[in-house]
Amino acid sequence: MRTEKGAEVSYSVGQVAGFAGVTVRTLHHYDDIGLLAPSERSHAGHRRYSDADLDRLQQILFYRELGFPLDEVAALLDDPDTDPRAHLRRQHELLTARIEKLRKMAAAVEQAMEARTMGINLTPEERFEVFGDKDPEQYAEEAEQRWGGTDAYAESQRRAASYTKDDWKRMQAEVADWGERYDALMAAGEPPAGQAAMDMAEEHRQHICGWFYECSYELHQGLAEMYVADERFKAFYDSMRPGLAVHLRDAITANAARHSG
Amino acid sequence: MRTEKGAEVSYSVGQVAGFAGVTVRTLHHYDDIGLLAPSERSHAGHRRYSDADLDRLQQILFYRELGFPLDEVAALLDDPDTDPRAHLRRQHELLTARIEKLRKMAAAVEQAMEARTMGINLTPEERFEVFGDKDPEQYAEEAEQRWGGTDAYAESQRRAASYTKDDWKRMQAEVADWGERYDALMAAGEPPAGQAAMDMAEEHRQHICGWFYECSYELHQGLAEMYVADERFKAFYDSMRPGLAVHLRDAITANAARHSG
DNA sequence: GCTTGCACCTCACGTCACGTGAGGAGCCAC
DNA sequence: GTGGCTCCTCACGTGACGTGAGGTGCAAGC
Repeated sequence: MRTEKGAEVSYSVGQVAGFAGVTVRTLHHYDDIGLLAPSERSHAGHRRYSDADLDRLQQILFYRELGFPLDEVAALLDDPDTDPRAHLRRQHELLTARIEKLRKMAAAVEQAMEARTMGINLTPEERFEVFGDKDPEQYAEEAEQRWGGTDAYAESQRRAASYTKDDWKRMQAEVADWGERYDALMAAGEPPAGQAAMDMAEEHRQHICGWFYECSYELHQGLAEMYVADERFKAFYDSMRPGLAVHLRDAITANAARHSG
Repeated sequence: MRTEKGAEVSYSVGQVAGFAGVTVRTLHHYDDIGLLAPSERSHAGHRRYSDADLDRLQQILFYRELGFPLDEVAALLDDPDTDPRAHLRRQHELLTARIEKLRKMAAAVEQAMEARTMGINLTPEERFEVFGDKDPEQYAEEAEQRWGGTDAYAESQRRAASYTKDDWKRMQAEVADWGERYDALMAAGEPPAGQAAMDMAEEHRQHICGWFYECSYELHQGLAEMYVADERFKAFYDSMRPGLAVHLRDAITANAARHSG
């Protein structure tokens, strides 16, 4: 019968801090507040973390990353009615929820860029939609009440943002040039799924890649939908030529399809 | 010539706090430290936030969400060499990076669950891989140096975690039952892409859904790859019957394909 | 005309999760 | 035996606000 000596492994603060990506001070702190007390101390009073302690630390770090205050983390982990699997389950749910929130924030950044490009000024509610934990029902009503006559108010928000820079002009010129060529394309009766229209859609995508963020075909399609769904974006494109927004949406869809196929 | 009266809209602290999802105190604080000084004050000394102020606030909140300290946020936003588009661009990059990190954390949670199910104890480095900002090169070397003889050490870590609960037993029984039936299936010479094997793969997925987290077909495939790539997971399945891990992986792939098609 | 209520104001201290030394102990290597 | 490393325990500092305390401006109701 061999003794399982390796089973009694334990780690010093420095070691734990090392691979857990936290400072020694943090571990001291967790010890102080009773959140993570090492299950043993060495002869010299040094903290020794067991494998189970590491397990708990991992749970702590997950909850911390998810924004829980430490006392709540302690309450959660010390709840005898909750087994470890339940924690992992909950953490998984919270993580996916948080990912979803960040994806929405990324979308908000994309929208903000598009708005800037087209000189559209978003309303405050739109700007911060992704932040505050507003319930959307009292939303419109509140806006009406607070500033009475949302129409006039909203209209005033539509004015161009005035970020006049050097290359900003160049970009605007590019957009205008592209718009003229798209206008001509439609005048020539080119269909959205045709070669010429798809090339213009691709150029549109490249324009975003170059000036803004990395724009995948998938993301590009999302934007295309917004161009027809949101009145203001639609108005921007239709001002180049009536019906351009819808035509462009279809061209973008076709262009995406040809590149994914 | 109409006067654009609507253009001079401005908002009180309460309004701004309302749709930005922050407290009034936070806005006071940002004013105190000079991060966001409202561009105007009312006759009574009340803060009045202009549209441009809201713009800046949005930037602040994005950077804050991304973990920047406020003084750095101020430095970034007050840098005259950086135009607004550059900020949005950077924010978009940081957001996608952060999403990626959270996706990895979710994967770590999944791995932790699988490990628990199979009685595998992960090594500390694996546990915290997703946290610390370790560079992976000095990784193995360091582990060797620190505990000398990683083999014996790692072996000691392989023992079963002892979370013996009530329904834990039931779950283990389910796994064992499933294992026996899969063994029989292979003994009967069923191919991975066959109906029977795919049904077992689907049952495997349902098992995860039931006991753990919502497991999509896509996610299930990711797990399947891990089962053959990681020696310990592979060993777990192959202990039911040699070659089972690979067979299962193929069955899971086939099952995913039939549901996505 | 007066008070009540609401949203705003300015101090100013409290809190949470650590950061950052200060001063000292154990231990291995040269 | 003397650096040098990691560990220890106070204990005060800090960043990003929270939380009253006490006072002002103003529209509505009595």
